[in-house]
Amino acid sequence: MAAVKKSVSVKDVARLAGVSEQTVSRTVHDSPSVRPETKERVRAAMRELGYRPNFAGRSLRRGKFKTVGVAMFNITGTGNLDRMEGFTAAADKHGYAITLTKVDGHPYTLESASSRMSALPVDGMVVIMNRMPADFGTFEPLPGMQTVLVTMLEHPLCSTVDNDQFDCSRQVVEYLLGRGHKTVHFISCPERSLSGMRREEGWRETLRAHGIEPPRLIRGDWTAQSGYAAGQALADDPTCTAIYASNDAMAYGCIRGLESRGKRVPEDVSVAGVDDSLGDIVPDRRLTTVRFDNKRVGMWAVDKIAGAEGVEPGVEHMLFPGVLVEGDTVRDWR
Amino acid sequence: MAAVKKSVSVKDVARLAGVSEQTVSRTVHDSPSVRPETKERVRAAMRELGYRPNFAGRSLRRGKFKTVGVAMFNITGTGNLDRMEGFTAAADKHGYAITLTKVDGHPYTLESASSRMSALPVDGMVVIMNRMPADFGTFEPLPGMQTVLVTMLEHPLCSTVDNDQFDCSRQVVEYLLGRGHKTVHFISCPERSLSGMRREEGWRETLRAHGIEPPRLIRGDWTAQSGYAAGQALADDPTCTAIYASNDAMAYGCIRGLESRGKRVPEDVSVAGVDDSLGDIVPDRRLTTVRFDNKRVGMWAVDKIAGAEGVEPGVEHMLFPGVLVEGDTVRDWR
DNA sequence: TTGCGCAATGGCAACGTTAACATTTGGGCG
DNA sequence: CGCCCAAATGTTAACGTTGCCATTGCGCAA
Repeated sequence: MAAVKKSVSVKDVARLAGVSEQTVSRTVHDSPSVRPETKERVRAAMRELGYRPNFAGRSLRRGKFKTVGVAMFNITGTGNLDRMEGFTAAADKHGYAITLTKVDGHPYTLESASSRMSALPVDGMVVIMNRMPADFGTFEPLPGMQTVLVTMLEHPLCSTVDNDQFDCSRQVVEYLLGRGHKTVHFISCPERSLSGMRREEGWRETLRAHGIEPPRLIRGDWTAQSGYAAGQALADDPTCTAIYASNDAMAYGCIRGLESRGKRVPEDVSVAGVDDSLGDIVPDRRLTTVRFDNKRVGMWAVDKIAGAEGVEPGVEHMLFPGVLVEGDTVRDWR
Repeated sequence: MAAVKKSVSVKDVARLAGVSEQTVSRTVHDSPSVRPETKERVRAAMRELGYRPNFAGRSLRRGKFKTVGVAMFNITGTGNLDRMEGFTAAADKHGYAITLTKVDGHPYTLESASSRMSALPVDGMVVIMNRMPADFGTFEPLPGMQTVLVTMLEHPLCSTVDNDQFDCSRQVVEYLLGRGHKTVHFISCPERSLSGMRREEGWRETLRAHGIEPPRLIRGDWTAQSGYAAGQALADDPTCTAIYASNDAMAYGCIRGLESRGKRVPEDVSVAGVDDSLGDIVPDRRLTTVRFDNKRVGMWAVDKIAGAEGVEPGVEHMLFPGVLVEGDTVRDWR
């Protein structure tokens, strides 16, 4: 084993190649004003010494990091993997890297995410919001640090992007009404979930828009067990022919709950969920659900930052609609 | 809007506070050799100017980034969220950040992950391996860049860490044999999956260790549908009283497949899976499965790098055993 | 022959931070 | 009253890179 070498700098390469540091730098950036043979000599020296450009020196000089920070309050949230896929895809496209940080949610504020990021080598940041931060109204992004929030709430100073949960409910409810149902029952979620609450609004308002007074909802907790209980409860309600659950796990649980009480799906009751999360996990016939493109959401967020390269940013709000996936759990009642 | 300010440096703070740059630096690091009242004055200046220490300058000076890079060939893989939770948790503990990169899997080599990372501001790197890289045997980590592989294969030059998939199978098979079964059938997975193949070995060798010749396995593809088909096929085999599937989705599908052929679980056949991934998704009685602590795996990997702080690293290999979770899908046959 | 222009390369400075060393100040003690 | 020591603060230089400008060498036109 050789002793641990100090890191190799342009200076070392320059010395070995017998050129100036500047020529090494130009070679690294493949400048046309270096003679091909000189370039080759420099490259040989780089190979021999194992030269790797130093990120810190470069960033210091350039004043840019080519990196986007991602702050999450909760790493293991639904859709985070797909969003992450989107973050990295967009970052790659622009030659950026992604720096990931978990933010302690006590208190649950944008300020804590922001100050966490401020010490890191990032040019901009993305915050994934699941709940309502205490300082949402008053938060100001750090000067010079473009900030994108992944949320449906519009912020006056930060761009935002998310799936359109309101429209998701509209699609599902109108689809079910279109199939001949007189009303749609709803299995909700814990009240602190922003997206869940927005789905709830969408369900309620779409029904009203069709002149239907929304029936009493059943509050679930995202788990199949709570869906199962809801299904059992709704099985005894003769007015209930269509059920919309705020996620697929509850929808699936609901189906099994209905079946446990002798109801058949979709013959007696139609059931729809949201997320398209059960794809390969459940062997049953395909659930009617809404598919979101979280990867696209992630890409949009990072594009907004990495694609701006010095352009005056400008606040923008983007909602991507989901796609309704017809499954075998809804039949035609007309 | 004010014009975009140039970033604020220690120099600006020093001028405003009427002290030297060094005193500002010392204040930032809360050195005891600065008078409290001076500190307060400096801090006031920092607040007024909105000073944030510059990461590049700091790293350049220190020669360290306090950052660990994570390279993934496939972001949306099972367990990645939990691993990521572990990465960030360990990084936090040491005051490190995580930089995430997707590596193109063509070709699928450690070299491509390594060279991707070499240009980023990281002190060490973690590679998540799902398949066998073409250059596994010949790969050498970059000098000065400690590299940890998340895999069960031991590497001569890199530390490795993963769940113990062999032991996982041992636990399941011995549990089932202990419940009185004469043999255990196995639903496998695609052959390129390293962890899946190791589970297969574990199943086979554990049976042999008990003097049992392993029955013919059924190759699945991770999906519940393939498990369903396997269940149907095995339903007609009278010797089959215990089935071990290489993941929970296939196990669940298998149960439904058996049921579709009139077999009852666990009365007629016992079924076990791996992953503990169906927790809240399926309302049925609890599947017998093995739970892995991917967060711990992630923490170990980052600890190995961030916890070493200049210590001569040393190659180490770590396997964490899973925990068998008894469910209602196995009955006692004794 | 001289001068001009272009291609190729070199020298210098600065980005922001902090380790190492230097200096000043004030207090205690002989 | 002078000396010494410790606490508090200041000065300098260097980390690696690259933009800007200067310099060199060469071919070609006047």
